[in-house]
Amino acid sequence: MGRAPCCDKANVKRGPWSPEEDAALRSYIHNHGFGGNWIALPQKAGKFLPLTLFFSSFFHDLSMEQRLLFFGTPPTRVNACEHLFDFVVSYEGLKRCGKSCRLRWLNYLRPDIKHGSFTKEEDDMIFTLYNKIGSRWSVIASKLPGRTDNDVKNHWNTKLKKRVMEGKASHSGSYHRSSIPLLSAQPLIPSAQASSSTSCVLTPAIGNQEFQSSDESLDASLQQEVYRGGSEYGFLWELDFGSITDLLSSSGFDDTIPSIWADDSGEGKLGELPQSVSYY
DNA sequence: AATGAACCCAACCGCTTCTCC
DNA sequence: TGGAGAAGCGGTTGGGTTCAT
Repeated sequence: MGRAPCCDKANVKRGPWSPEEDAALRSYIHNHGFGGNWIALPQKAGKFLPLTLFFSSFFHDLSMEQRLLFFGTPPTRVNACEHLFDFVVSYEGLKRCGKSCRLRWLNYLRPDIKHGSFTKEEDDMIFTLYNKIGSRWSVIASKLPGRTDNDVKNHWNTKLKKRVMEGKASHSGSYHRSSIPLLSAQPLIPSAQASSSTSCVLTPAIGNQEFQSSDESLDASLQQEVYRGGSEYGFLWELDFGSITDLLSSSGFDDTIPSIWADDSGEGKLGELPQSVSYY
């Protein structure tokens, strides 16, 4: 009997990662770390889709049929702000295998990754280490700050191996350094996001959606998402897990947050909420 | 400009190693 | 101590891009 697969292959997306998936993974790890368990991460690193804030009376007046039509899926409703407004959220996990998330983070999204051409010094180091220990890419990569084993392996297979074959590789300087300047390692996460919490105040207005942030740390991309959305009835936008967690925190929902993301049912449902919060 | 070949690299696969109970 | 599950690792592949004709 073979070993059990690490994930349900029929229900995970494969192939290149989209910017949205990258953002979801990056944001989750930035806010929570990977939690020591990559397998469980995709479910937690999803996003609330959509998040709508509108006047409670509007939702109240809709039939269930109209609600389904409006929201697409049976909505989870969280009443907030003295019953004046409602959040309607549905949670969707990241549809990726945990292993794939790990690889994407380690090989591409990690803020300390160095993107760009290899320097002559790095090439020399690879040659030297390869001669000593062979294709132990993770060991070689550990000696090259910002480089991953995959990077080193690809670089060897596509460039350096060829030089060896052609007899051009040496430590004597016969190799001409690329004219392309080495890109410096820039953090992928804006420094403004580095603050541990983000709070915001939402100011709804009929027919003229306004957004007001009480905290400058709300990053530009999030604000862009807010403005990109919008609906005739209120607000409609997408937030990643970290943002919605912060948003709910700022609205006095601290107690609800652990119940939201600690739900291990694997179905992306919200967990039990305290009695002070009404929901459907 | 079109097309096929070569190149590059992100992502996957599956085996090995590690960790925890 | 052994088994199960998760992480680590290296080999391989597939598809997009660049180059040569």
